[in-house]
Amino acid sequence: MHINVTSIKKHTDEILARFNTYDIWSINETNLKPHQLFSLQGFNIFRNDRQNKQGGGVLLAIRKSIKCFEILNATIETNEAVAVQIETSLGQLLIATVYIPPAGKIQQKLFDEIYQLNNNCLILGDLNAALEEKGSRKTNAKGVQLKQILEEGYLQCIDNNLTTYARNNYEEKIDWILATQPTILFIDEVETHAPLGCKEDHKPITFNLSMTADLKPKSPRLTFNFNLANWNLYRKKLNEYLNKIDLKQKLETKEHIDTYTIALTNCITLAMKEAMPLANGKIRNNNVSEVTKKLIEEKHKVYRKWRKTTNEIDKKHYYKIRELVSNAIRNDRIEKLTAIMSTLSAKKMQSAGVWNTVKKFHNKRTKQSYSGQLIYQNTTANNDQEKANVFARYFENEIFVSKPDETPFHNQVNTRAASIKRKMKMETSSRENKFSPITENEIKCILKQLPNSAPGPDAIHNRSLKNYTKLLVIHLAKIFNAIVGMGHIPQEWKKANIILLLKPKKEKKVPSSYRPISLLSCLDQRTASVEIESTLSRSFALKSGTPQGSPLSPLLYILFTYDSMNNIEDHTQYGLFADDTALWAGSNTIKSLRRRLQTSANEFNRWFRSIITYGCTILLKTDNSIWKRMQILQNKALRAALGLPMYTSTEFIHLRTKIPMIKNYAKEILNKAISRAETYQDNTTTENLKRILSILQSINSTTTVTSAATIPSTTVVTATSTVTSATTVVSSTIVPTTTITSATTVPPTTAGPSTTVITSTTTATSIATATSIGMSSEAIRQEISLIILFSLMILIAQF
DNA sequence: ACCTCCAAAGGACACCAGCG
DNA sequence: CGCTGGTGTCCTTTGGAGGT
Repeated sequence: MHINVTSIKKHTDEILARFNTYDIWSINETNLKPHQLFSLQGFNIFRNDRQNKQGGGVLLAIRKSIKCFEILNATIETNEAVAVQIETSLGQLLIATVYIPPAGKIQQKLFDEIYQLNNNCLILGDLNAALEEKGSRKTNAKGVQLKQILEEGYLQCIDNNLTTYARNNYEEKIDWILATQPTILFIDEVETHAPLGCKEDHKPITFNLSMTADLKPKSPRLTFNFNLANWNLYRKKLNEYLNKIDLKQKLETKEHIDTYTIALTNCITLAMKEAMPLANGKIRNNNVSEVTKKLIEEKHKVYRKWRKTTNEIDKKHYYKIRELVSNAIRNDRIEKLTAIMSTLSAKKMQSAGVWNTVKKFHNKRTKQSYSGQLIYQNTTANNDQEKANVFARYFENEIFVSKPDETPFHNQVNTRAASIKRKMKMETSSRENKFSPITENEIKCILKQLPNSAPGPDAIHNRSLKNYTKLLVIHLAKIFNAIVGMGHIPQEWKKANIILLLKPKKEKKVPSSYRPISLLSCLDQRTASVEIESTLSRSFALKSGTPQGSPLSPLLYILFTYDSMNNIEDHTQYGLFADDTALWAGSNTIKSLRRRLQTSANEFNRWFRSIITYGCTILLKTDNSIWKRMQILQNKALRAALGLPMYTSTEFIHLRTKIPMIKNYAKEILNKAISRAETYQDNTTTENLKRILSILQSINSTTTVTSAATIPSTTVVTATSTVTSATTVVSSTIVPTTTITSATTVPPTTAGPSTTVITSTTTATSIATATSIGMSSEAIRQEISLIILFSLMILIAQF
């Protein structure tokens, strides 16, 4: 199918509804910007967006089941093109989409290049060329160029007189289907349809290419349609299979455990296969209702009738129904949105469903499959299998490696650990089994709590474990106890599949741009395979890294940060959760409270690095309005913390608290960093930092606080004395932004113990992530406004 | 503790230019 | 003639600061 859409975002729903039966879509004038994400359910997208200008852009959408590979993505002068190669029953075929704007000229070399890449090709595109002898009404300049290309002989065009463009009474054939010799004979049923929406413009062209394309291999993981599962049947079948395993069989060797696990896995898999249908991977188009689909069909019918009769009544009928269709699609969209919104408000905001919905709209992480080349260490991988193996090599060599540990106490620790191990071995051999056996109730309890996450290589989904039977639990208890007793984990459980997520804004060609996510069952001497588009790589050993969701990860983090609280005295309490840290203390007098917190914070500060070192690079690039907002926030928070009234001048606050204005603070930090870089003679860093500084200075300072207000002296004096405790702590440890959000002091007027809490909130993490991902300034701006919003919410909550 | 003023921010809308 | 993005205008809301 080929069409010039003029903004694909507006018409996605209609295209999906009308042309879902077609496997390959060539779309011109997508109007997509490079930073915009676009995905179509069930399709791989290959796009070439127009840079630095409006309009334009081409896109090829190819059904996900078809094996395909992008080999050209080029813009020559104004000509935009994307070419993808597919394997067919008649050998390789290159499919290209080309857009030539009305103002541009056809670049012959683009067509030559396509032909050079593969001399069996199919080119679809809005060439804006009219050539009378091939079915157009007239011939224009680009038509002459097209004629020259056709005269060279290698490309031919579909010769019919169907017009592809209509506006008012003007009709012309300006979209073309070009193909090389054998391929063109396989094209039939060429048809044009009513334009999208209500406008008069390009018509969709559909045709049938009578050859079969090679399909991608099926996913190595079995995917079931759990919605249609018959769980009763599953439990019945599971018990039938499990009964075949002898419960009295003793598990005495490692081999026994391995075979027993495989047998159990097989039972579950077989039962699942019988009790639930496999997910068929069919495209569900939920965006358009059945009524609308009927209307769309009607639109087709009426359109054809009008083209045949060309009478006024049919025309009016067609006009009316096309308006109905676009209204219906719009209403469907609104309905869907309101439905989503109503489920959101009905649910608890902490539930996973809410966040899934948010993610859907946020679509920063939508799957972007990439079918181009992958380059690693001078080798280029072209197909999925090669790519998967390249990733395997990359992860094995660079990511999951264990580097020799050369820290001072490493050897001592090692010998100590070894002696403990020896001792334990002796004890276990003498006293049978130290561990109390795992009971069936414990297993039931764990099984019930399993989340519905993706299965590992054994293809056993947690859903099927949650629907356990008593017999299964007995078997599981037996094998778990055997595992604990023998200290051997079945080989099958050590395998992992790694799927890849492309880090935003990174070069797709380089393996390091991808974040590996392992789908695994266990740990300890694991092996893994990389999965790309259903193709598995060779398996390789994982030597480092902790599994997602494993209790080990937080444990290791705790070990890592354990000493951060070592030097903090007893009077200060602290809480550590994942990457969040909080300190708090209580006291009768403000003075001692201040001292206590200050010393604790200083100790922590020694350990902790200032967030600004993570965040400055992005903060400094934001525009003035963000700085202003941050300044306002800082002022506000300081007032809140100090218990000062609204009319206190900001200058005065900063003067008394000795907290610099946020931007000045940033500059100060930056200058420090520059001087440090200079002492280390790191020229590139120095240059970068200086550039940032100049950007910062170019933003004119608007927060001009002029007159210091006269403030009732008594209040201020008491207030400042208390406040400096919170504020000095804050400024020394964490960036003003974060501290502000959370530093609160109970006003001195309140009798009894007052408490000060400092927390490094999520702001720190968000800023840190923002830098590491390297988002665009636009995204950062949004992110920062979100952070600020969040901080404000905290502030409000504290009031 | 409250009022008032000013400026900035932000939303709704119209309009225009550029692209096709 | 449609779509997009930018600009400008009008209006309301909000924030900051001064004043009583």
